[in-house]
Amino acid sequence: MTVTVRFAPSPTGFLHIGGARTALFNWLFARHHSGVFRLRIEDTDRQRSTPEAMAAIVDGLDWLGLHWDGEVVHQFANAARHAAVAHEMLAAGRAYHCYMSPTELEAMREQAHAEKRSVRIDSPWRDRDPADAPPGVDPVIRLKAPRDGATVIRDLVQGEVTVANSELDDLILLRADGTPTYNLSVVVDDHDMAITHVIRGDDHLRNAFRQTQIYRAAGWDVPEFAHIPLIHDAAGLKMSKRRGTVAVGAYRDLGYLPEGLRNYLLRLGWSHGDDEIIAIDDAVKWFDLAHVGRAPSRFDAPKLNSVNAHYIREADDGRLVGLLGPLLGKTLTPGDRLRLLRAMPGLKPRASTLAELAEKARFYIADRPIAPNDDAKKLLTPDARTLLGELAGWFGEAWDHAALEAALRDFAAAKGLKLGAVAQPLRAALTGSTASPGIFEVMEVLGRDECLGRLNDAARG
RNA sequence: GUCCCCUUCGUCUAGAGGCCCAGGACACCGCCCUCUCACGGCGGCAACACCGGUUCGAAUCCGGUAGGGGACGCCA
Repeated sequence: MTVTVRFAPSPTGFLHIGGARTALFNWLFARHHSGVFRLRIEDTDRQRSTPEAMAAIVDGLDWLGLHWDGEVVHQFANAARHAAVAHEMLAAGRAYHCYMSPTELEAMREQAHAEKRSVRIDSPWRDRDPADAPPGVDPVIRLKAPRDGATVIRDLVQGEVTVANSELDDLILLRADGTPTYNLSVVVDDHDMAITHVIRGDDHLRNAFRQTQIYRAAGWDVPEFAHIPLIHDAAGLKMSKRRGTVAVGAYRDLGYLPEGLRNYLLRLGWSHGDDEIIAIDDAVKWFDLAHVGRAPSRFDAPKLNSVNAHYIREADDGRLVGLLGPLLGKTLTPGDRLRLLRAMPGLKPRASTLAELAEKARFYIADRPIAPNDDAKKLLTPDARTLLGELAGWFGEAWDHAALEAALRDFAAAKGLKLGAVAQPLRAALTGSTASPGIFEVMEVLGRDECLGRLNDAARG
């Protein structure tokens, strides 16, 4: 049987970082087994589902390079089919109409709480004659779940998990308005889509038990389950948009590379020995559920930065320049692009995000006179400015690294100064900062005219 | 509260009874390289939650305790 998995987000927000990892694991699992990875949008909540959220999910997956197979399934479109399954169960005596009122339900929940038991709805309609039905009440359809024994799940990540059936109540399959509930829809769609492995966050573990009961009532095979632990935030709680950044789109905007985020997410909860930097092809080759940990892991921004920094260093210079455009807030001229391209090898190892890369690149394409930062201003003392004025006249026509270094060393020697004592003011004048790529490289990229111009600007103060 | 799950350096993790007085990565701290800042190299700090048991031998198996998390909707 072809391994078939799915990613099934509800389009009620943006693509969540946890959802992205779930999608990644599903995608890797499918690719590893030469299987099928499908996307299903769980849009049965008509109130909360929005086209914007739907687009954000598609964009996020696309950006991460997690492409799905076949058409996107919109769950709501299958509502009639879901309802039909519920009615079949009703006809087969595996489900029943329940006429309980909201007040009755509330009372039952409160009672359970007061008796310190888990909340379990015991509907009197399970075995009652439907002829007793109160007039004018639209009933829901409940599953006639087993009362005795236990339901066992052999989870590919969590191991064997058992829950007593007395803890599981008769869940609602069809609402009073005739629409299917989540658990029913998921089971029917997973069955119809021939899903073989359900890989999802372990906040769904409990649903797996209820879904297992639905599968059995429908007479269908139960797929394999793999519940992966959630990603926690710095506070040790399930990541939420109330605390911290969770939208994948936000990480893109912050300047993370898709391969950086992907690699980081992969290592969060899964491992392959001591490997840290894992190319996507190797990830596909190596991925397995056996090495997914069972404990939740904490999202650590510094580590993400470090992984991302690695991928920035590896990235193609031209691609990086293209990515920088929007972050620089300036329309790049062909000259700007060329300069940035030449500067990129020296810039790359100094940034862990594209935003940082843009900050460090800015001086290269700044218009004269450039604005020095506070530290640079401190270096540009009257003495230093005089020195820089002299230096401007010292350089010859040759403008390559070797010639520039020779000239500067000669100049320093002539002045009885150490190289650093000249290089730092020079750096301040040329870059407006006290930290930059190597000064000769900066000069080469900037070119003779621009350098001399900036030097004279600084000399004048 | 009830049910379920989890517990190795600050964080991510390796580890499937002897290879582990526990290895790697990030972060942090030194040193080297050096025109600054990075990159890189070298070194350092730092963990098997606790208590019992099984075993010749336990981070690895079992039990308990403590702590943490998740789920408890006619939401998904």
